[in-house]
Amino acid sequence: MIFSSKAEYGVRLMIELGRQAPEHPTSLKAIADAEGLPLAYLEQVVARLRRAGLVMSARGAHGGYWLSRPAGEIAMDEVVMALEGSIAPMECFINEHTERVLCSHEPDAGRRCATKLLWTRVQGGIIRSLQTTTLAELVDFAGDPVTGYAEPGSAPELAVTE
Amino acid sequence: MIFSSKAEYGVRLMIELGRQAPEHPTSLKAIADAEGLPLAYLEQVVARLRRAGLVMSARGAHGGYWLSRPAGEIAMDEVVMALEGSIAPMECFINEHTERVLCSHEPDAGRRCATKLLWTRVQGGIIRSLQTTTLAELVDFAGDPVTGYAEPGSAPELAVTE
DNA sequence: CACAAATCCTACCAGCAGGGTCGGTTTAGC
DNA sequence: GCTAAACCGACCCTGCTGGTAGGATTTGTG
Repeated sequence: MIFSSKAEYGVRLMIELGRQAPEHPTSLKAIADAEGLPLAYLEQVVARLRRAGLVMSARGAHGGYWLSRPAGEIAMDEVVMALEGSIAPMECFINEHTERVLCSHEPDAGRRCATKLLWTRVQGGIIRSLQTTTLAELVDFAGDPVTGYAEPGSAPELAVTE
Repeated sequence: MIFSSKAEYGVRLMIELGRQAPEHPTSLKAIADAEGLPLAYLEQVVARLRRAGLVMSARGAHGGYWLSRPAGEIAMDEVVMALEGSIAPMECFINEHTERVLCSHEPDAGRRCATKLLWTRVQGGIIRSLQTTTLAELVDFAGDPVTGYAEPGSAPELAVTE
């Protein structure tokens, strides 16, 4: 699995916030109920988004969360990065100096690390996909309850089997 | 982390095999020594590659493994797919009917699943990166022990920070 | 034939990250 | 003061990752 449930929950949460008017705080409870997610766990998820500056919050009664920017200005790589911490295809992309044998880059034999080339390309592919998708797109896609047909041009890329 | 160590080890193994003349079997022990990887674990890894038809094997003394096709005809998505089983950004891409709350696609509210759109794009980005890289490229990149400079044009895409 | 080098196969295991839960504290509106 | 919310930190359970162990089988060589 590439992304953990934090990413899934966090993106859903962002979409819910994107559906609301800005500055109108939405409580976590409302989101948890709407999406059927555990409230206590969502707290941890939303904390990451807040620390990353993607959402803002108000405490106390009638408090809640809202997007700190319009959904159209939020690229999904920011969101996923905040939720997952990093987008790393392989361990050595995070811990340069793990004790694991796993990644003996710059090895004694003097050969260049070919797997790093591969994983770097993969990372590029992922980040590009995320960067070119905005939260607003996802909000539009989820859209209003389905009426039977999609708005034209709203789903340019949905070939699952690629 | 996106890929497990099986992918790292398996790709390294394939590169080692790509460096050898075809039909000349290479023993796992030689590869394990060359890469500094545990032999017993490599057995499990290479078994996946064999079952996928990417390598062939000969038992007995002077047995070993070799590529079943020229390295130039092996795209890396095949290799990674064989090693990892699948390339799935999110759990629901594998177990359509897991009991987890995680993925309530086609939900009661009738809204379309926007996260699935996002993960599908990501999956596409990954698979495209892998498909457009052949094993031969990686073998060339690892190349002979570094002499100080790369062959021109051999590393078209190495921007780690992207 | 005996032996050694190799693939092949199955079972087992320890650690740890993922996916939560729980209880409590603080803040703010009514 | 009560209640609804955000906030915080500790804890916990389960399954998967990354191996290890031990053998069985095959095959070239002396």
